[in-house]
Amino acid sequence: MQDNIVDLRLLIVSNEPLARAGLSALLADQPGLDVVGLENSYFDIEPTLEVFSPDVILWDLGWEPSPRDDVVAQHDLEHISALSSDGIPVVALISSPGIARDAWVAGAMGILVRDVDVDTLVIAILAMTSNLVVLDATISANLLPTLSLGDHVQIEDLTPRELQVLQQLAEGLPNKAIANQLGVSEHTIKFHTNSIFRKLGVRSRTEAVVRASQLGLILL
Amino acid sequence: MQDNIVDLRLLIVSNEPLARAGLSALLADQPGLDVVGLENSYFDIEPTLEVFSPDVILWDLGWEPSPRDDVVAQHDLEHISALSSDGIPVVALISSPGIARDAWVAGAMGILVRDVDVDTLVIAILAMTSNLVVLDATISANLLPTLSLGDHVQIEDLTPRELQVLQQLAEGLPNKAIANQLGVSEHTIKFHTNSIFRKLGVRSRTEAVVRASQLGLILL
DNA sequence: TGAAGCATCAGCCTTATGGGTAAAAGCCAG
DNA sequence: CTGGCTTTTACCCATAAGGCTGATGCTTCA
Repeated sequence: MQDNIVDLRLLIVSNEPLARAGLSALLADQPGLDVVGLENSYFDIEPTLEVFSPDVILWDLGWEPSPRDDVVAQHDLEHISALSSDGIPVVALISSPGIARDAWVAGAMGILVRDVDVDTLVIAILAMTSNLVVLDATISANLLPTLSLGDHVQIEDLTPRELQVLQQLAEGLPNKAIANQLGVSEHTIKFHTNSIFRKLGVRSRTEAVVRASQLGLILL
Repeated sequence: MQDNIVDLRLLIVSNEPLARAGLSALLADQPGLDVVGLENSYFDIEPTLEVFSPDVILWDLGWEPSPRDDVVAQHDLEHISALSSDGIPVVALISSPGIARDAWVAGAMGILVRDVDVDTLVIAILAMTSNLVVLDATISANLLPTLSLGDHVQIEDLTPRELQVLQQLAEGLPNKAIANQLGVSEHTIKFHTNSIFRKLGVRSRTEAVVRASQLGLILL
Protein backbone atom coordinates (compact mmCIF):
# COMPACT_ATOMS: atom_id res chain seq x y z
CA MET A 1 0.00 0.00 0.00
CA GLN A 2 2.85 2.34 0.73
CA ASP A 3 5.73 2.17 -1.62
CA ASN A 4 8.41 3.52 0.63
CA ILE A 5 11.54 4.12 -1.30
CA VAL A 6 13.65 3.58 1.78
CA ASP A 7 12.81 1.29 4.63
CA LEU A 8 11.81 2.64 8.00
CA ARG A 9 14.68 2.31 10.43
CA LEU A 10 13.42 0.62 13.56
CA LEU A 11 15.22 0.37 16.88
CA ILE A 12 14.06 -2.28 19.31
CA VAL A 13 14.58 -1.81 23.02
CA SER A 14 13.80 -4.47 25.58
CA ASN A 15 15.23 -5.67 28.85
CA GLU A 16 14.51 -9.24 28.02
CA PRO A 17 16.94 -10.91 25.63
CA LEU A 18 14.24 -13.31 24.56
CA ALA A 19 11.83 -10.52 23.73
CA ARG A 20 14.54 -8.69 21.81
CA ALA A 21 15.30 -11.73 19.75
CA GLY A 22 11.63 -12.48 19.20
CA LEU A 23 10.70 -8.99 18.11
CA SER A 24 13.70 -8.76 15.89
CA ALA A 25 12.97 -12.06 14.23
CA LEU A 26 9.35 -11.13 13.65
CA LEU A 27 10.04 -7.69 12.27
CA ALA A 28 13.32 -8.13 10.45
CA ASP A 29 11.82 -9.63 7.33
CA GLN A 30 8.85 -7.33 7.17
CA PRO A 31 8.97 -5.40 3.93
CA GLY A 32 9.38 -1.69 4.57
CA LEU A 33 11.07 -2.18 7.90
CA ASP A 34 14.73 -2.26 8.71
CA VAL A 35 15.68 -3.27 12.22
CA VAL A 36 18.75 -1.18 12.87
CA GLY A 37 19.38 -1.99 16.49
CA LEU A 38 18.61 -4.13 19.49
CA GLU A 39 19.21 -2.51 22.82
CA ASN A 40 18.84 -3.28 26.45
CA SER A 41 17.20 -0.34 28.11
CA TYR A 42 19.77 -0.50 30.85
CA PHE A 43 22.35 0.79 28.46
CA ASP A 44 22.63 4.23 27.08
CA ILE A 45 21.07 4.27 23.71
CA GLU A 46 22.42 7.62 22.56
CA PRO A 47 25.31 6.10 20.59
CA THR A 48 22.92 3.85 18.73
CA LEU A 49 20.68 6.80 18.01
CA GLU A 50 23.51 8.78 16.51
CA VAL A 51 24.77 5.98 14.34
CA PHE A 52 21.47 4.74 12.99
CA SER A 53 19.03 7.62 13.57
CA PRO A 54 16.03 5.32 13.69
CA ASP A 55 12.66 6.56 12.45
CA VAL A 56 10.71 4.68 15.04
CA ILE A 57 11.60 3.08 18.33
CA LEU A 58 9.84 0.02 19.66
CA TRP A 59 10.18 -0.02 23.42
CA ASP A 60 9.19 -3.05 25.40
CA LEU A 61 7.85 -2.15 28.82
CA GLY A 62 6.68 -5.64 29.47
CA TRP A 63 9.44 -6.41 31.85
CA GLU A 64 7.96 -6.09 35.30
CA PRO A 65 10.40 -5.31 38.05
CA SER A 66 7.98 -5.50 40.94
CA PRO A 67 5.06 -7.55 42.15
CA ARG A 68 2.72 -4.64 41.52
CA ASP A 69 1.81 -4.95 37.88
CA ASP A 70 1.32 -1.27 37.33
CA VAL A 71 4.86 -0.31 38.04
CA VAL A 72 7.41 0.10 35.35
CA ALA A 73 10.99 1.20 35.48
CA GLN A 74 11.28 4.96 35.76
CA HIS A 75 14.45 4.62 33.80
CA ASP A 76 12.62 3.45 30.72
CA LEU A 77 10.01 6.16 31.01
CA GLU A 78 12.62 8.87 31.16
CA HIS A 79 14.26 7.57 28.03
CA ILE A 80 10.95 7.49 26.25
CA SER A 81 10.24 11.00 27.39
CA ALA A 82 13.55 12.24 26.05
CA LEU A 83 13.11 10.48 22.73
CA SER A 84 9.61 11.81 22.28
CA SER A 85 10.81 15.31 23.02
CA ASP A 86 13.28 14.88 20.22
CA GLY A 87 10.46 14.04 17.87
CA ILE A 88 11.25 10.37 17.54
CA PRO A 89 8.04 8.40 17.78
CA VAL A 90 8.11 5.63 20.34
CA VAL A 91 5.71 2.74 20.41
CA ALA A 92 5.47 1.16 23.83
CA LEU A 93 4.71 -2.49 24.32
CA ILE A 94 3.01 -3.05 27.63
CA SER A 95 1.88 -6.17 29.42
CA SER A 96 -0.78 -4.74 31.69
CA PRO A 97 -3.19 -1.89 31.10
CA GLY A 98 -2.02 -0.13 34.24
CA ILE A 99 1.19 0.81 32.53
CA ALA A 100 -0.60 2.51 29.69
CA ARG A 101 -0.92 5.78 31.53
CA ASP A 102 2.75 5.80 32.45
CA ALA A 103 3.68 5.17 28.86
CA TRP A 104 1.39 7.92 27.66
CA VAL A 105 2.68 10.39 30.20
CA ALA A 106 6.19 9.60 29.08
CA GLY A 107 5.19 10.57 25.57
CA ALA A 108 4.76 7.28 23.78
CA MET A 109 2.94 7.88 20.53
CA GLY A 110 1.80 4.32 20.23
CA ILE A 111 0.79 1.94 22.98
CA LEU A 112 0.17 -1.69 22.22
CA VAL A 113 -0.23 -4.79 24.27
CA ARG A 114 2.74 -7.06 24.30
CA ASP A 115 1.10 -10.01 22.61
CA VAL A 116 0.03 -8.02 19.60
CA ASP A 117 0.32 -9.82 16.30
CA VAL A 118 2.99 -8.81 13.87
CA ASP A 119 0.73 -7.39 11.21
CA THR A 120 -0.91 -5.08 13.69
CA LEU A 121 2.45 -4.02 15.03
CA VAL A 122 3.70 -3.16 11.58
CA ILE A 123 0.59 -1.18 10.75
CA ALA A 124 0.91 0.70 14.01
CA ILE A 125 4.49 1.60 13.24
CA LEU A 126 3.50 2.85 9.82
CA ALA A 127 0.65 4.86 11.27
CA MET A 128 2.99 6.50 13.73
CA THR A 129 5.28 7.66 10.97
CA SER A 130 2.20 9.42 9.56
CA ASN A 131 1.91 11.38 12.78
CA LEU A 132 -0.91 9.30 14.15
CA VAL A 133 -1.40 8.22 17.71
CA VAL A 134 -2.08 4.51 17.88
CA LEU A 135 -3.58 2.78 20.89
CA ASP A 136 -4.69 -0.75 21.39
CA ALA A 137 -8.45 -0.71 21.70
CA THR A 138 -8.30 -2.65 24.94
CA ILE A 139 -6.20 -0.01 26.62
CA SER A 140 -7.59 3.17 25.13
CA ALA A 141 -10.37 2.94 27.69
CA ASN A 142 -7.74 3.31 30.37
CA LEU A 143 -6.53 6.56 28.94
CA LEU A 144 -9.50 8.21 27.36
CA PRO A 145 -12.45 9.14 29.50
CA THR A 146 -14.94 6.32 29.29
CA LEU A 147 -17.98 8.22 28.31
CA SER A 148 -21.22 6.99 26.98
CA LEU A 149 -23.92 8.73 25.05
CA GLY A 150 -26.29 6.77 27.23
CA ASP A 151 -25.53 8.96 30.19
CA HIS A 152 -28.55 11.09 30.45
CA VAL A 153 -26.99 14.45 31.19
CA GLN A 154 -26.42 16.39 28.03
CA ILE A 155 -24.92 19.81 27.66
CA GLU A 156 -28.32 21.07 26.65
CA ASP A 157 -29.64 20.24 30.09
CA LEU A 158 -27.45 22.90 31.61
CA THR A 159 -28.24 26.54 30.99
CA PRO A 160 -25.47 28.68 29.51
CA ARG A 161 -25.03 30.39 32.84
CA GLU A 162 -24.75 27.05 34.59
CA LEU A 163 -22.12 25.89 32.15
CA GLN A 164 -20.25 29.08 32.80
CA VAL A 165 -20.36 28.54 36.55
CA LEU A 166 -19.44 24.90 36.09
CA GLN A 167 -16.34 25.87 34.20
CA GLN A 168 -15.30 28.12 37.06
CA LEU A 169 -16.02 25.34 39.52
CA ALA A 170 -13.53 23.28 37.59
CA GLU A 171 -10.96 25.99 38.16
CA GLY A 172 -11.36 25.32 41.83
CA LEU A 173 -12.64 28.82 42.48
CA PRO A 174 -14.72 29.48 45.59
CA ASN A 175 -18.20 30.90 45.20
CA LYS A 176 -17.10 34.37 46.13
CA ALA A 177 -14.47 34.46 43.41
CA ILE A 178 -16.94 33.17 40.85
CA ALA A 179 -19.39 35.86 41.93
CA ASN A 180 -16.81 38.59 41.44
CA GLN A 181 -15.76 37.11 38.13
CA LEU A 182 -19.29 37.10 36.79
CA GLY A 183 -20.29 40.30 38.49
CA VAL A 184 -23.17 38.86 40.48
CA SER A 185 -23.80 38.13 44.12
CA GLU A 186 -22.54 35.08 45.93
CA HIS A 187 -26.14 34.08 46.54
CA THR A 188 -26.66 33.81 42.83
CA ILE A 189 -23.68 31.55 42.49
CA LYS A 190 -24.99 29.34 45.24
CA PHE A 191 -28.25 29.15 43.37
CA HIS A 192 -26.51 28.10 40.18
CA THR A 193 -24.28 25.58 41.87
CA ASN A 194 -27.33 24.03 43.47
CA SER A 195 -29.01 23.73 40.10
CA ILE A 196 -25.87 22.15 38.70
CA PHE A 197 -25.66 19.67 41.55
CA ARG A 198 -29.27 18.68 41.09
CA LYS A 199 -28.89 18.16 37.35
CA LEU A 200 -25.70 16.18 37.71
CA GLY A 201 -27.02 14.20 40.64
CA VAL A 202 -24.19 15.12 42.97
CA ARG A 203 -23.92 16.73 46.38
CA SER A 204 -20.65 18.66 46.30
CA ARG A 205 -18.70 20.91 43.99
CA THR A 206 -15.84 18.45 43.79
CA GLU A 207 -18.21 15.67 42.78
CA ALA A 208 -19.75 18.01 40.24
CA VAL A 209 -16.40 18.72 38.63
CA VAL A 210 -15.52 15.05 38.43
CA ARG A 211 -18.88 14.07 37.03
CA ALA A 212 -18.92 16.91 34.53
CA SER A 213 -15.47 15.94 33.39
CA GLN A 214 -16.53 12.34 32.91
CA LEU A 215 -19.56 13.47 30.97
CA GLY A 216 -17.46 15.66 28.76
CA LEU A 217 -19.28 18.80 29.82
CA ILE A 218 -16.02 20.50 30.66
CA LEU A 219 -12.34 20.10 29.99
CA LEU A 220 -10.06 20.11 32.96
CA MET B 1 2.50 -4.66 3.31
CA GLN B 2 -0.68 -6.55 4.01
CA ASP B 3 -1.73 -8.97 1.36
CA ASN B 4 -5.41 -8.99 2.01
CA ILE B 5 -7.09 -11.61 -0.09
CA VAL B 6 -10.26 -9.58 -0.19
CA ASP B 7 -10.45 -5.85 -0.18
CA LEU B 8 -11.76 -3.95 2.81
CA ARG B 9 -15.25 -2.73 2.14
CA LEU B 10 -15.43 0.96 2.92
CA LEU B 11 -18.54 3.06 3.27
CA ILE B 12 -18.17 6.83 2.99
CA VAL B 13 -20.64 9.14 4.66
CA SER B 14 -20.65 12.87 4.24
CA ASN B 15 -23.17 15.64 4.03
CA GLU B 16 -21.20 17.46 1.42
CA PRO B 17 -21.49 16.12 -2.10
CA LEU B 18 -18.10 17.54 -2.94
CA ALA B 19 -16.46 15.82 0.01
CA ARG B 20 -18.14 12.55 -0.88
CA ALA B 21 -16.89 12.74 -4.40
CA GLY B 22 -13.43 13.76 -3.29
CA LEU B 23 -13.03 11.04 -0.73
CA SER B 24 -14.38 8.47 -3.09
CA ALA B 25 -12.03 9.52 -5.85
CA LEU B 26 -9.05 9.47 -3.53
CA LEU B 27 -9.81 6.13 -1.97
CA ALA B 28 -11.40 4.20 -4.79
CA ASP B 29 -8.18 3.25 -6.48
CA GLN B 30 -6.27 2.49 -3.33
CA PRO B 31 -5.20 -1.14 -3.37
CA GLY B 32 -6.84 -3.09 -0.60
CA LEU B 33 -9.83 -0.80 -0.38
CA ASP B 34 -13.19 -1.13 -2.01
CA VAL B 35 -15.52 1.83 -1.69
CA VAL B 36 -18.92 0.18 -1.51
CA GLY B 37 -21.09 3.18 -0.82
CA LEU B 38 -21.46 6.91 -0.68
CA GLU B 39 -24.12 8.18 1.65
CA ASN B 40 -25.49 11.45 2.85
CA SER B 41 -25.82 11.25 6.59
CA TYR B 42 -29.30 12.70 6.34
CA PHE B 43 -30.48 9.43 4.90
CA ASP B 44 -30.92 6.19 6.65
CA ILE B 45 -27.90 4.10 6.04
CA GLU B 46 -29.30 0.81 7.29
CA PRO B 47 -30.21 -0.46 3.82
CA THR B 48 -26.71 0.20 2.59
CA LEU B 49 -25.28 -1.55 5.60
CA GLU B 50 -27.33 -4.66 4.93
CA VAL B 51 -26.48 -4.82 1.28
CA PHE B 52 -22.77 -4.16 1.48
CA SER B 53 -21.85 -4.91 5.12
CA PRO B 54 -18.85 -2.56 5.07
CA ASP B 55 -15.81 -3.38 7.18
CA VAL B 56 -15.07 0.24 7.98
CA ILE B 57 -17.10 3.41 7.77
CA LEU B 58 -15.54 6.76 7.02
CA TRP B 59 -17.76 9.45 8.45
CA ASP B 60 -17.18 13.06 7.60
CA LEU B 61 -18.13 15.37 10.47
CA GLY B 62 -16.59 18.35 8.79
CA TRP B 63 -19.86 19.85 7.79
CA GLU B 64 -20.55 22.57 10.27
CA PRO B 65 -24.16 23.41 10.78
CA SER B 66 -23.66 26.35 13.08
CA PRO B 67 -21.36 29.30 13.60
CA ARG B 68 -19.93 27.69 16.72
CA ASP B 69 -17.24 25.41 15.43
CA ASP B 70 -17.55 22.87 18.19
CA VAL B 71 -21.05 21.85 17.34
CA VAL B 72 -21.78 18.90 15.19
CA ALA B 73 -25.04 17.34 14.17
CA GLN B 74 -26.42 15.14 16.92
CA HIS B 75 -27.87 13.05 14.16
CA ASP B 76 -24.47 12.02 12.91
CA LEU B 77 -23.22 11.22 16.39
CA GLU B 78 -26.15 8.95 17.09
CA HIS B 79 -25.50 7.03 13.91
CA ILE B 80 -21.85 6.64 14.80
CA SER B 81 -22.81 5.48 18.26
CA ALA B 82 -25.13 2.84 16.86
CA LEU B 83 -22.58 1.61 14.34
CA SER B 84 -19.85 1.38 16.93
CA SER B 85 -22.14 -0.57 19.21
CA ASP B 86 -22.59 -3.03 16.38
CA GLY B 87 -18.85 -3.47 16.20
CA ILE B 88 -18.36 -1.65 12.94
CA PRO B 89 -15.32 0.62 13.27
CA VAL B 90 -15.99 4.21 12.34
CA VAL B 91 -13.30 6.71 11.50
CA ALA B 92 -14.48 10.26 11.96
CA LEU B 93 -13.14 13.11 9.89
CA ILE B 94 -13.33 16.35 11.79
CA SER B 95 -12.52 19.91 10.88
CA SER B 96 -11.95 21.40 14.30
CA PRO B 97 -10.44 19.83 17.40
CA GLY B 98 -13.47 20.73 19.46
CA ILE B 99 -15.45 18.03 17.70
CA ALA B 100 -12.97 15.34 18.66
CA ARG B 101 -14.53 14.79 22.03
CA ASP B 102 -17.99 14.43 20.55
CA ALA B 103 -16.71 11.95 18.04
CA TRP B 104 -14.96 9.96 20.72
CA VAL B 105 -17.98 9.95 22.97
CA ALA B 106 -20.03 8.68 20.08
CA GLY B 107 -17.65 5.76 19.78
CA ALA B 108 -15.50 6.60 16.81
CA MET B 109 -12.50 4.30 16.76
CA GLY B 110 -10.48 6.64 14.62
CA ILE B 111 -10.46 10.40 14.59
CA LEU B 112 -8.58 12.28 11.92
CA VAL B 113 -8.51 15.83 10.74
CA ARG B 114 -10.30 16.49 7.55
CA ASP B 115 -7.33 17.51 5.51
CA VAL B 116 -5.41 14.34 6.22
CA ASP B 117 -3.45 12.97 3.31
CA VAL B 118 -4.62 9.85 1.59
CA ASP B 119 -1.78 7.60 2.65
CA THR B 120 -2.37 8.41 6.28
CA LEU B 121 -6.06 7.86 5.90
CA VAL B 122 -5.51 4.45 4.36
CA ILE B 123 -3.10 3.42 7.07
CA ALA B 124 -5.54 4.56 9.71
CA ILE B 125 -8.28 2.49 8.16
CA LEU B 126 -6.03 -0.55 8.09
CA ALA B 127 -5.02 0.01 11.68
CA MET B 128 -8.62 0.17 12.76
CA THR B 129 -9.36 -3.18 11.21
CA SER B 130 -6.60 -4.50 13.47
CA ASN B 131 -8.55 -3.30 16.48
CA LEU B 132 -6.40 -0.24 17.01
CA VAL B 133 -7.59 3.18 18.04
CA VAL B 134 -6.14 5.81 15.76
CA LEU B 135 -6.05 9.49 16.57
CA ASP B 136 -4.46 12.36 14.78
CA ALA B 137 -1.58 13.58 16.90
CA THR B 138 -2.89 17.13 16.82
CA ILE B 139 -6.18 16.15 18.39
CA SER B 140 -5.10 13.45 20.79
CA ALA B 141 -4.13 16.22 23.17
CA ASN B 142 -7.75 17.25 23.25
CA LEU B 143 -8.86 13.84 24.38
CA LEU B 144 -6.02 12.49 26.44
CA PRO B 145 -4.94 14.35 29.52
CA THR B 146 -2.11 16.62 28.52
CA LEU B 147 0.45 15.56 30.98
CA SER B 148 4.10 16.23 31.10
CA LEU B 149 6.86 14.56 32.99
CA GLY B 150 8.31 18.01 33.41
CA ASP B 151 5.66 19.03 35.88
CA HIS B 152 7.39 19.00 39.16
CA VAL B 153 4.92 17.04 41.21
CA GLN B 154 5.64 13.37 40.92
CA ILE B 155 3.70 10.52 42.38
CA GLU B 156 6.69 9.83 44.60
CA ASP B 157 6.21 13.18 46.25
CA LEU B 158 2.96 12.00 47.73
CA THR B 159 3.01 9.35 50.41
CA PRO B 160 0.97 6.21 49.74
CA ARG B 161 -1.57 7.35 52.28
CA GLU B 162 -1.86 10.71 50.63
CA LEU B 163 -2.42 9.10 47.26
CA GLN B 164 -5.11 6.99 48.83
CA VAL B 165 -6.83 10.03 50.28
CA LEU B 166 -6.39 11.87 47.00
CA GLN B 167 -8.19 9.14 45.15
CA GLN B 168 -11.10 9.43 47.55
CA LEU B 169 -11.09 13.18 47.12
CA ALA B 170 -11.56 12.53 43.44
CA GLU B 171 -14.65 10.51 44.25
CA GLY B 172 -16.07 13.68 45.69
CA LEU B 173 -16.30 12.17 49.16
CA PRO B 174 -16.37 14.49 52.17
CA ASN B 175 -13.72 14.10 54.83
CA LYS B 176 -16.05 12.19 57.12
CA ALA B 177 -16.78 9.56 54.49
CA ILE B 178 -13.09 9.19 53.68
CA ALA B 179 -12.36 8.76 57.37
CA ASN B 180 -14.92 5.98 57.66
CA GLN B 181 -13.67 4.38 54.48
CA LEU B 182 -10.09 4.29 55.70
CA GLY B 183 -11.00 3.58 59.28
CA VAL B 184 -9.33 6.64 60.76
CA SER B 185 -10.55 9.85 62.34
CA GLU B 186 -11.73 12.84 60.41
CA HIS B 187 -8.89 14.80 61.97
CA THR B 188 -6.43 12.53 60.23
CA ILE B 189 -8.08 13.06 56.90
CA LYS B 190 -7.89 16.80 57.38
CA PHE B 191 -4.21 16.46 58.06
CA HIS B 192 -3.66 14.44 54.90
CA THR B 193 -5.73 16.75 52.74
CA ASN B 194 -3.69 19.67 54.02
CA SER B 195 -0.47 17.89 53.11
CA ILE B 196 -1.87 17.15 49.67
CA PHE B 197 -2.89 20.75 49.13
CA ARG B 198 0.54 21.98 50.11
CA LYS B 199 2.32 19.55 47.78
CA LEU B 200 0.04 20.32 44.88
CA GLY B 201 0.12 24.03 45.53
CA VAL B 202 -3.63 24.41 45.80
CA ARG B 203 -6.06 25.73 48.35
CA SER B 204 -9.16 23.59 47.99
CA ARG B 205 -10.13 19.98 47.50
CA THR B 206 -11.71 20.72 44.14
CA GLU B 207 -8.56 22.40 42.94
CA ALA B 208 -6.57 19.45 44.22
CA VAL B 209 -8.64 16.99 42.23
CA VAL B 210 -8.33 19.01 39.05
CA ARG B 211 -4.60 19.49 39.47
CA ALA B 212 -4.00 15.87 40.35
CA SER B 213 -5.99 14.78 37.35
CA GLN B 214 -3.96 17.03 35.08
CA LEU B 215 -0.79 15.66 36.60
CA GLY B 216 -1.93 12.11 36.07
CA LEU B 217 -1.79 11.31 39.75
CA ILE B 218 -5.31 9.99 39.73
CA LEU B 219 -7.92 8.70 37.35
CA LEU B 220 -11.29 10.38 37.41
C1' DT C 1 -51.71 37.06 27.71
C1' DG C 2 -50.65 33.43 30.65
C1' DA C 3 -47.15 29.71 31.54
C1' DA C 4 -42.60 28.38 31.74
C1' DG C 5 -37.96 28.88 32.20
C1' DC C 6 -34.03 31.69 33.29
C1' DA C 7 -31.33 34.80 36.15
C1' DT C 8 -31.07 37.56 39.92
C1' DC C 9 -31.16 38.51 44.98
C1' DA C 10 -32.22 37.71 50.20
C1' DG C 11 -32.14 35.61 54.94
C1' DC C 12 -31.37 31.78 58.02
C1' DC C 13 -29.47 27.71 59.40
C1' DT C 14 -26.39 23.48 59.55
C1' DT C 15 -22.55 21.30 58.20
C1' DA C 16 -18.07 21.04 55.84
C1' DT C 17 -13.76 22.82 55.04
C1' DG C 18 -9.29 24.61 55.88
C1' DG C 19 -5.59 27.17 58.91
C1' DG C 20 -2.74 27.03 62.83
C1' DT C 21 -0.47 24.47 66.37
C1' DA C 22 0.96 20.53 68.95
C1' DA C 23 2.20 15.94 69.88
C1' DA C 24 2.53 10.77 70.08
C1' DA C 25 3.28 6.17 68.00
C1' DG C 26 5.21 3.18 64.25
C1' DC C 27 8.66 2.12 60.89
C1' DC C 28 12.75 2.06 58.23
C1' DA C 29 17.56 3.02 57.17
C1' DG C 30 22.00 4.67 58.36
C1' DC D 1 19.61 2.32 68.10
C1' DT D 2 18.86 6.90 66.97
C1' DG D 3 17.02 10.21 63.63
C1' DG D 4 13.84 11.08 60.10
C1' DC D 5 9.55 10.10 57.74
C1' DT D 6 4.86 8.65 57.91
C1' DT D 7 0.75 8.26 60.18
C1' DT D 8 -2.13 9.25 63.60
C1' DT D 9 -4.84 12.07 66.88
C1' DA D 10 -6.37 16.35 69.12
C1' DC D 11 -7.86 21.30 69.93
C1' DC D 12 -9.83 25.97 68.48
C1' DC D 13 -11.60 28.98 65.09
C1' DA D 14 -12.84 31.50 60.88
C1' DT D 15 -14.70 30.89 56.66
C1' DA D 16 -16.93 28.36 52.87
C1' DA D 17 -20.42 25.50 51.36
C1' DG D 18 -24.91 23.81 50.94
C1' DG D 19 -30.20 23.22 52.24
C1' DC D 20 -34.42 25.71 52.66
C1' DT D 21 -37.98 29.08 51.54
C1' DG D 22 -39.32 32.93 49.08
C1' DA D 23 -39.21 36.81 45.88
C1' DT D 24 -38.50 39.94 41.58
C1' DG D 25 -37.70 41.01 36.69
C1' DC D 26 -36.89 39.08 32.10
C1' DT D 27 -37.54 36.45 27.92
C1' DT D 28 -39.80 33.00 25.08
C1' DC D 29 -43.32 30.41 23.48
C1' DA D 30 -47.84 28.70 22.99
